[in-house]
Amino acid sequence: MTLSYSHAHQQGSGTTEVVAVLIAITDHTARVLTVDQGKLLPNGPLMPLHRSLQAGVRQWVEEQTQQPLGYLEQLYTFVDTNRRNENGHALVYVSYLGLVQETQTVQLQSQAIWRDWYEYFPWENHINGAPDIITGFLISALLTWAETAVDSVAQQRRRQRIGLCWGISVDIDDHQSNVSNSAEPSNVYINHDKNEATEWVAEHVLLRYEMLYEAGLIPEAPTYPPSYLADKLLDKLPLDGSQKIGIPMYYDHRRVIATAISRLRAKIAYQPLIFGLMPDVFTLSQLQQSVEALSGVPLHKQNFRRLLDSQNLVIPTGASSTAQRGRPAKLYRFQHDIELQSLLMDSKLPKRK
Amino acid sequence: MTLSYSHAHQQGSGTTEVVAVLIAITDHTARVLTVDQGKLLPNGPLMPLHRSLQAGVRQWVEEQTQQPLGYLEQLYTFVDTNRRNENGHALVYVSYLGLVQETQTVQLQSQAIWRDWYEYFPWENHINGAPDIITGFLISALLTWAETAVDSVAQQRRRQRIGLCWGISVDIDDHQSNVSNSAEPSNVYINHDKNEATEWVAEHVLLRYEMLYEAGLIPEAPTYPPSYLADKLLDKLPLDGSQKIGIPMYYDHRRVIATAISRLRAKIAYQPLIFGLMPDVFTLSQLQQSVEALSGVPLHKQNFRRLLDSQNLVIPTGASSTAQRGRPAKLYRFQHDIELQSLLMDSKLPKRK
DNA sequence: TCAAAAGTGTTATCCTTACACCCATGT
DNA sequence: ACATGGGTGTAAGGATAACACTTTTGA
Repeated sequence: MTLSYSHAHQQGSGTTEVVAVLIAITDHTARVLTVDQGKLLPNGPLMPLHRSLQAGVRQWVEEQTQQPLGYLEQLYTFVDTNRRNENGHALVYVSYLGLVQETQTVQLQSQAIWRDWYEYFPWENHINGAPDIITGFLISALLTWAETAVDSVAQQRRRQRIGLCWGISVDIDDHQSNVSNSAEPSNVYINHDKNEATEWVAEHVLLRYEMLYEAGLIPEAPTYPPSYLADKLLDKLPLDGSQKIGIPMYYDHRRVIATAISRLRAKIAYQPLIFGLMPDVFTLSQLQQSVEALSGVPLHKQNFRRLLDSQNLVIPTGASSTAQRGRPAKLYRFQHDIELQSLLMDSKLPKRK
Repeated sequence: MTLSYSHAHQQGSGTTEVVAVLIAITDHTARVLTVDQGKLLPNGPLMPLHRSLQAGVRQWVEEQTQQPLGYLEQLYTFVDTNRRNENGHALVYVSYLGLVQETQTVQLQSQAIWRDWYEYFPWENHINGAPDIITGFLISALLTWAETAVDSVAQQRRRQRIGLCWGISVDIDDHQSNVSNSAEPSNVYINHDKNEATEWVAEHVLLRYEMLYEAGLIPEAPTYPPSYLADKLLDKLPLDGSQKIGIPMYYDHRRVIATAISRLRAKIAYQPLIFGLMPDVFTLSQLQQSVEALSGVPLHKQNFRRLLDSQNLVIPTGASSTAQRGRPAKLYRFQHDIELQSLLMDSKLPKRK
């Protein structure tokens, strides 16, 4: 079913496809909607009946997943020279970011499932501090890659890039020509302190992904089955996120998700997009947990609240939540009049718990 | 020549086109490269030989304008349902923003010319204060448009949007049901003070353009000649910027420029893109004038300089410029090592002269 | 000598960050 | 009573905006 939709365009006709990254937050976890066992994003060809790209995305998502969707924003357009039509034209695919309200996630058909996005990017989850994957594996692998550059200048550049992308304060200058102990983690640590020169920047998801790709650490499957090689690549890897480098996907769909996360993390800092993911009423803690799920870093409770009410983003409903443990929290609703002001919004994210 | 390139794709083959917005600053003026008398942007079909979208842009720009170009960044992808191939597929066009160094602008062939971008958007130039076009014409026209909304709630929403988009502090609440004197400018004034709730935000170029379009104030030509209507629309308007609503273009190319200016104005505030437009050596005043040419607002000299050297963006060459009038200025060069750091750059723009 | 443009130093103000503390409910 | 999570006030630090002022050249 899903597959026949996804690839109908390859038998002739157009060369343009739309791909959707749908995001929802359930159980305090950011999730992305996938089809085909989590190996593909919902997608489909742009057809003559579609009056716009948005219309195309909405139609295919509805058809493949039955999921109603609200906010939709264009991300980026890619070409895939490995997929061409009968005239030799490479496939162009336009990616979209879509937000789904928690209460509107529905029972999905067939192979469509919501997956924790950190299963694809385990190194991006810093909610409980920097994950071991980074200091224990990725950084040393990347430093080894840096050594393979043509000359010492290029090597030093790569080390700088690593430091900036991953917010690490390792004495990378000391590595300069110690080719011997390159795999040694030495004293690597991720820096979450805003005052330091190199700090972990949550929205650099795409930069980090592309560096891993460039370093050959992402074994992506370039073609879709039937392709013996692609199957072999994907099937030998467990699809449960236990893999260090995360779950692989067909084509460049994982890069598309990285693009979406980057955009989303960058935007929530100054636009109230978060409310597109929340239920109608919520507590301030729920709101904070949702923002944390997206940004991947813990936020400062008091400052988070101050920033909220200094901007009239939410209004109290008067009701309170029934407490599971501890004091019941007041319930709030998004101030929809503000939607116009999505312009000058400035819901800056405070730092560190 | 140019025309045959631009529209070769309409006689069959692909349905994807690339469009370039090339920017350069000459004579302290931001300019955009156009073809066909300023009525089109350089463009061309994506072809099987192109290995990427970027490659396609570079090839067509070189072919149509002979202009070498440096920095190139994808902007947005549009569909034009008015232009379809023989299979009925709508044309998809991917737009790119390109930056050209002042010293690298070359003699252009045939119909390619560099045009002051404010000829297309006269309301965006606030270097010498808010232009009369806005207070004298646009705002009253927009307020009249607001009156045409279906109910009073929708009318009020439109007035709010106008206020936010254009940074005006008019007593728009007072207009509530005074349909009689809607064309009266009353006490409209543009707010450039950062402390006020509604202020002129330079990077909202696209929002303002789309509002004018929605209000029917942009008489765009949807089709390319041979089309009697399109010719009539464009030819009766002078192409010298004396027109209140600026120079019109074929298709949606003016919207593409608006997208480019929005992106550029937003980015120079925190990324050192400006150096992609400067000659190799320059004075700090030249640099400031260039940033002002892009952002369209005057900047505070002292703070501009402090922000620069607090960030090691430029290094003095030791030489000085030969003064035309007044004291000679020191010459600087861009610190290229920083290019890596385009990540965490924070070359914030200070305000008002 | 004056105008014009370059360049410097210092202060007031706001915003962010961080710390310390109190409140309400279930067990 | 106490653990748990909800909620508030206030002080320290840093960055921005604004002001006043000095320097160097050409006419």
